[in-house]
Amino acid sequence: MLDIKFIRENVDKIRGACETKRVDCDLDRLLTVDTHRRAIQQEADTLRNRSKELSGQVGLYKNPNSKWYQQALADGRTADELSAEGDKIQAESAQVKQQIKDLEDEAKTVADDFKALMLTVPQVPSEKTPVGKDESDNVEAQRVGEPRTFDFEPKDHVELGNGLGIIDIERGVKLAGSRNYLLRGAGTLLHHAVLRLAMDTIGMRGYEPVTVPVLVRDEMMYGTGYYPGGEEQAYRCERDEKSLVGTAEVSLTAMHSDEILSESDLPIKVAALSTCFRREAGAAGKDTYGIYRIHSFDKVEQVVVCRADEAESETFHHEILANAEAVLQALELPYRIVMVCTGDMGQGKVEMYDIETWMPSREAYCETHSASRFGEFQARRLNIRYRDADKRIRFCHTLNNTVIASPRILIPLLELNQNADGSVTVPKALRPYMHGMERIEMPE
RNA sequence: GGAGAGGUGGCCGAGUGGUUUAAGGCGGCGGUCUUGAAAACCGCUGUACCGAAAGGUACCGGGGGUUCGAAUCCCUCCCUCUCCGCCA
Repeated sequence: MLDIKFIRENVDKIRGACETKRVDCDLDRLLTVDTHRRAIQQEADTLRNRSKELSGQVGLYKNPNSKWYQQALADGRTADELSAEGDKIQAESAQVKQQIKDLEDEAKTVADDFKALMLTVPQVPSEKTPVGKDESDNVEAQRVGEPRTFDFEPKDHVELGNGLGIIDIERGVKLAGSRNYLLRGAGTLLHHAVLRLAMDTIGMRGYEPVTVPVLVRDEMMYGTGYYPGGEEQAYRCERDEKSLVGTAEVSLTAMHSDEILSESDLPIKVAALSTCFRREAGAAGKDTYGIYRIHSFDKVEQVVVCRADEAESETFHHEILANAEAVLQALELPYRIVMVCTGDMGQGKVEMYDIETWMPSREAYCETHSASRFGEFQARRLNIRYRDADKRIRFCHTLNNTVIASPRILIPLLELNQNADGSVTVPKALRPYMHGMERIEMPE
């Protein structure tokens, strides 16, 4: 959500953002509704003011205990007179009350309209962000490491996982339907090893480890920007009006909603390991092979809440990107960083980098991480504020990035470290988390 | 899941329908006094929206209702606590 004042004063910028982000937002209607909304408020405020005056007067005439009433009696007025005058004022007040009621009904409709429209206004992308229509217009910024070339016919992660008895998709599907899987034995060890390495790395870099709820109130989904629009992508518990999060970003960012932080609390740096749930509606037929796109997975996510300072949040954007890179480098995986273009970045984001890791079976760099900065967009929706040095209350800036998501990351990990005999060498950084295991071998 | 008690400003806490302003305390800020500090005393001290401003309006957990008038009465939801039941 943006500041309505900012929207009023920067209509062209917002219009541009709607266009380049390909966001459907009826800006003209919003501005009309806004004008109407303010006019109604002024009128209603005036009427309420009048109503307060009148009912206060009634109070004088109708309350025998008031000093004013006693004085009136002492001045020679009778109780009947006072009562009659009170009735007259009361009648006028009742009229005003009806006017207020009518106006309030209208105000409510207009306010609902206004809110719904406000939720659709996109954040303005940074100047650096490439303009483009979709993924294909993202711009590569950097490459690290070399994709491996094989001197034998390499297997993909499904063949490897089956052969080693560590990935069992068939039984996963039996249990839970398509896009589900089991990890077994060394597969589970590897999965946990990667997540623990990520938690340890982010913890050593000054991020507080947090354990969060994964089933949250719908308002947190609205607050982080997943709703409205993303309802189809989430599992929702109708009865409880709660949703399963698709990422711990939701809980980590919303944990400070409705708070006024002091500037000395900032920046807040947190990280959580959580299961993530995604319906993947509309992705039918896409990435159906293997464990690339699945309904639930585990992810370590990092979130920063900082002061409302563009330069500061840019600095943290680079920091959270570097944190993720440190993990990939420890895992010795080749990756590249792409700057996500306007059409692919999402409504709320100012700037977004994806990290794509090389996956031999897909013969491509594929998304494994996503680092976004939102400016005030999420903080406004969630009402996360702080008091600055001048004691002014301001909205914070928020950012987030993946640290590691598994089992997706197991795809490059298994495929790049495979040997001709179908075994997989465990990267050195993971061995301490796997009882020192150096290789995952074929079962006897 | 059942029964009961609650939710008031940054914190504590009074307030069961009306002299139109949520008492009082703590904390915080400013001042007087002081070489400085403490104490004492005085003043200020919530958020949001509308407005050029003056000013106005809303908010006592959320939403709805009764009334000329609601922190106060009614309905409903959320949350906290106590007891019981169930339980990893």
